[in-house]
Amino acid sequence: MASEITIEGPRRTAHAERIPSRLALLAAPEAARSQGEEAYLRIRERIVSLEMPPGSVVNEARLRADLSIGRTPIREALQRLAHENLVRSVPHRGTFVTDVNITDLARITEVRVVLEGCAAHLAAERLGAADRAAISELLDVLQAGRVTDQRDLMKLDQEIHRRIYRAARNSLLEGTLERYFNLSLRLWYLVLDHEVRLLEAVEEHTELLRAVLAGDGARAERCMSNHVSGFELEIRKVLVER
Amino acid sequence: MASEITIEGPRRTAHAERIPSRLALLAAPEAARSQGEEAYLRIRERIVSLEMPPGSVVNEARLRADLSIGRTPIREALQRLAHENLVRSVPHRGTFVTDVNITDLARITEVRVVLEGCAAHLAAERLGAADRAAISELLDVLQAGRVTDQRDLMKLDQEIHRRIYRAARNSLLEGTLERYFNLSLRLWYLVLDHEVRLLEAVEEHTELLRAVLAGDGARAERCMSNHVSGFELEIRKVLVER
DNA sequence: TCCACCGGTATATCGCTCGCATATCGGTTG
DNA sequence: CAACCGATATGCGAGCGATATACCGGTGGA
Repeated sequence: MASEITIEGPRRTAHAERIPSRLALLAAPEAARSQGEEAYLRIRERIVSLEMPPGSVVNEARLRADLSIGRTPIREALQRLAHENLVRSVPHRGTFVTDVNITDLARITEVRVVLEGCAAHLAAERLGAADRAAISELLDVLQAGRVTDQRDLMKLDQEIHRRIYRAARNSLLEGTLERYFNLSLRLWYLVLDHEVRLLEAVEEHTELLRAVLAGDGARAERCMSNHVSGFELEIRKVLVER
Repeated sequence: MASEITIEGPRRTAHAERIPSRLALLAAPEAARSQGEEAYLRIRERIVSLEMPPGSVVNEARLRADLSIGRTPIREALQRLAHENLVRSVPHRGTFVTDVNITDLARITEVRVVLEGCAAHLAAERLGAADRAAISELLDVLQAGRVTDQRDLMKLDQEIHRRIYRAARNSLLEGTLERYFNLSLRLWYLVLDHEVRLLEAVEEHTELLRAVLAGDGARAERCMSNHVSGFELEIRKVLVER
């Protein structure tokens, strides 16, 4: 019945090699991004870094001028951001950067606690040579104790988390976590310059990476869950006292 | 510094009442969907139900004719589906319905096992009156034993899962699970008419719903995780023997 | 006289349609 | 066998009509 539609996918003869193209795409430096992708990444960066503060209106015309990008890619990016809960679009009213509050923080954390834990568990069990090397390197940086600035620590935290996502070897999980991570990252920016738990975070990271390198899935999972929970507590502390 | 951008959000005077509008939006029957939403839902339905089989090309012009919808909404829908891993778009080559294989099944299940479990746990702990009533009703239907057809069971399974997502009262989690559920649902369609585990599923559902109604989060979580794992095993069994 | 309500107009934004430029593939030809 | 060329599908941009909100002047009542 629907057989007529059953046309072949891209290059059936090399069907087993379709995935590498995706990896190549991911590995592509930064050049071959479409304007839509470009707009998405740049606007996301602005929102996460609070350059576009929560609750503010998103002026499409202004973005178009700022980024020198046409209307279609901008709209495309905004729709994507809406699906990721970074903006909210009200028909014929405007598009707004989503607000942040304690409730959202809790909702985000609820999911991250289990999902990041899951990723850490998988990463520990599936750790490949390349990921092992990268994580060892990150561990060295941590133990060197050079990272004291909060912004640097944030960068490092990003690298650690994203590395673990990849090491878990589950692209769906990776994508999902990436989305939640950006939501969390914005919260971190929000409480930046509030002198919160630097040492604890470093220690948690160290223990986490060691567990992953040791292949101890259960311990890695616990570490990660604790790390995320602790993160929430710190953010919450700053958030409520304001 | 960025204060210039800090324009007010929509109707700051009624800032506390922004959420209800979202609920109203969700509660809106089916009428006020934009064409983009319409296209998304209809194409998704076609893909999940295998009317557009895995690996087939997605002909934009044909969809436009079939659905009597313009090009922009179709593109919009396809981009959204691409982000949800139901189609894959290759620049200047075409758009294809994503293939399914054992690996994907495993990746999907990995996430669902923890996430669905998490949702069940939260649902059990946060069960409100309305959700309690709805779930009791679902339990009655299950225990009546009238549902024997596999397609009916599938419908019922959908209702149960979606109800639990909502009962968990975490919109982010709900959205994420909805995406994964559609991926799983397509796999179920794939092995339909293969006479697989009807009774077990019903029993699992019954136990799950009882746990949720009893407010036993831990048990609900275990039930759900087992349910999802069992689901994978059954699908896998059929998938490998072909 | 002043205030509250109300209807009409103005504006801004959005969703959608349409057309052009571009890049890739497959077949054909020298 | 290599290179060219048409076919195809996408990326992007501009414009049109629709719609919801905001503004404003008028009117009725206290």
